[in-house]
Amino acid sequence: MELHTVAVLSCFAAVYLSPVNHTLVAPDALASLNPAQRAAVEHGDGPLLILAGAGSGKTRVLTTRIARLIRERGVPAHRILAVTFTNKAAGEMRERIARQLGAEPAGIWAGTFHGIGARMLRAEAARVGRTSTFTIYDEDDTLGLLKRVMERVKVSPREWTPKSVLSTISSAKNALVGPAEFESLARDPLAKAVVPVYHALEPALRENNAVTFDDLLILPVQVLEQYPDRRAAYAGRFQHVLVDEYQDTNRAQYKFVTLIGAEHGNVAVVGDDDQSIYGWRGADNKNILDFERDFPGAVVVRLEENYRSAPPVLALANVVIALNTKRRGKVLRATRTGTDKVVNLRALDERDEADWTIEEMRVLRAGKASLNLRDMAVLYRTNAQSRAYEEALRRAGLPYRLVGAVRFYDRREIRDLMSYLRLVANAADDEAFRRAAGVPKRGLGEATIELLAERARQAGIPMLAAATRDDCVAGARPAARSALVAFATLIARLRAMAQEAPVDVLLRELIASIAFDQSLKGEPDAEDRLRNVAELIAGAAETVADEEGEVGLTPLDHFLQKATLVAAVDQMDRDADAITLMTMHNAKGLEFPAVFIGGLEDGLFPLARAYDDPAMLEEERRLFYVGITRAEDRLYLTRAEQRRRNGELLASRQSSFLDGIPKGMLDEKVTPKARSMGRAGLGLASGTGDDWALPTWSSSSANARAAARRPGSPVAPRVNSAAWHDPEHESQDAAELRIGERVKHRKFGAGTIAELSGLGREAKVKVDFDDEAVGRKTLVIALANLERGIA
DNA sequence: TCTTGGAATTTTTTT
DNA sequence: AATTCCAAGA
Repeated sequence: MELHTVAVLSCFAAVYLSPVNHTLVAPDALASLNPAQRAAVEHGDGPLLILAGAGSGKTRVLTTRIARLIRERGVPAHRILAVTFTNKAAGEMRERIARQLGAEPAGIWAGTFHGIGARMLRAEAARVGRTSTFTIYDEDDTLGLLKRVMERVKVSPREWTPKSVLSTISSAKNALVGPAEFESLARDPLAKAVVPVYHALEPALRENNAVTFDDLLILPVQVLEQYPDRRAAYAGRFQHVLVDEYQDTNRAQYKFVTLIGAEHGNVAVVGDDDQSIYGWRGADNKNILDFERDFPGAVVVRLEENYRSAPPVLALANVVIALNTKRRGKVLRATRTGTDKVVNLRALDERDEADWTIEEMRVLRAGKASLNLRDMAVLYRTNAQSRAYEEALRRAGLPYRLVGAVRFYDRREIRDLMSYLRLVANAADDEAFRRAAGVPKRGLGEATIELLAERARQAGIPMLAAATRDDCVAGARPAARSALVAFATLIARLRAMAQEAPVDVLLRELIASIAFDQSLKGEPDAEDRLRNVAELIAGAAETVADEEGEVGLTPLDHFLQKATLVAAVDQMDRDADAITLMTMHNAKGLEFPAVFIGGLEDGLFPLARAYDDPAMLEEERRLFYVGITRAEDRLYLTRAEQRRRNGELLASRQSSFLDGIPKGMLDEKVTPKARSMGRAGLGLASGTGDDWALPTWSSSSANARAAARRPGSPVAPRVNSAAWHDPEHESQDAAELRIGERVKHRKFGAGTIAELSGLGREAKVKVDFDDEAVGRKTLVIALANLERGIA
């Protein structure tokens, strides 16, 4: 190996002289790599595709490669762009590079697509009709603005839910389809209704000096496409582009990478098509499948040696993913030892499932495995599943950390304070104005706010500016007018302060000015909320102005832009000794010695709707694969025979994902409760043949009601879900029976149909039987053998 | 203007 | 079950 600089020499010297220290100072990074990894690290210029199986050491390859680019090949750190999937991953990457180099990689751009997009937009704001202090709207903010826009363009939020409208616009944006093009493509009723909303939403965002999450991806692309000089500047600057989790990039992200990377052609992407789990938000694993076509001459390196999981875990992972058809195909090879069989547990209900899980965790902790709590994680498909585990853990007195569910910044009291800060930083943010003006109650009600909003619109100014203009508040009650002036004065005072003051000082002043703790004290969870406020202040104190050369921004600007982009996993404290609870989506990239995957039930995992579309089912299976491969030594799959969901008790059978698994691969277990009171004990159908006495996953009454209300208006504009759109399908299955029709069942007698749901062999019906002892039952139509034409 | 209680609604995953 | 929405009353 060649050593070019003194700094490098001394770095190695430190290692060789003090081998004890090797966790602090990098060992000879290259020597400890396998041949494939080394090829990826040493690859010179030109496109590079690293197909990295789960646990194959891709993060190490990436960081070593970057460190080597800087050290061996003299690439200045500021000419490197590294895209990671979370902010936390970016931070860890920085640290690891620093460890290998012995110095911070100063000037490197490392972050998520959204973070990097935001950073670029701050510099290019004027080109997209914003200023550098623009606000990033999260989903709630965007939804608020969207509702108002819908009202203005007369698209009824009753006919089309704002959520479905927003998700349609979001999909369009992620596919880089603008309002005009969207209009020309709009076919179905939902899309047609969205057209005017999409057209009006864009100027509305501009007026608020705001962008959505999606805009953070598409506006930079717009800038790069429309301004050749800007494109030349960025493409020229970034000599090397590296992208992690490439299989989860969508159209906009793909375009971004291509625009910046094409100049030098030094694009290195890492990914695993088997771990593509974000198709629902526009990610296209074709990006990884087609990389060699997009970047001719690409070198492909495959990392198939797994350093993470024990053989039984890997064997299961390989068997599961082999059932997918749309894949490049690879088999992970185990390098570790270990013989603990994967456990498959049947529990009675979600509570039983959680109790058993926690009991097993205690054994792992106390027994010869002697695991720490931080070594164990519960993964699940839906956030709602966390509840049973939380309750069980609290009962057991074990500490846990819940990742996701309610983000810290989503808590009401935090959002209230943040709305003030946002308004201080960006006076045009009317959404922030509306929220802040109402907290605490200061005599500003809907009437005043709407009057002000209308006048502000006419005058073409933000609501905050209008609040102090006589012609804009004429007609409002005198009390309301003075409240508006007082409010505006407060914001002005805070703005002056924000130019210099640290954010925690600003926050304290704000809280004192509006007597925020006072107004919280009357509430039920006052203590929790006050603690959260204290935490917000502490967090603000820790946020130092961003390192590199971004001029003209106040500490507040930095704080706000960071806060909005904080992901759930970013907030997870890896050092705390606590059991981790999170979704499998959030678990991507993480690993634990012991992993429990809960809710392996048909309809829950995979979700019932995934059966509509083979592509969706394959994505669910990839998610299962991701979950399995998080485990190092021990893996548990658990399920419940009955589960409460939205207040309804639902019956379920084992996930179809377990169907194809060879006997003997799993260690089958049953909880005592499930054994004594399980399906047999309750006299319920055992899985085949008979109908279900309990409702099942795909037929909850909420689904049925929603479907009845908006027939033919599917919730999401899915291109591939033929079953939803195909009228033949519906007439075949659903039109047979009607609500209100009388039917007869051989066991339950006569009754009236109350609800219909599901399609095909999954179609179900709820019947109110005449016999009051029987009551309402949900039946699978295909199995229930109902007699029609009853009086 | 603000509170309150009943009704409606809940899409699964997230930056 | 839990949250959010909405209409009526204080």
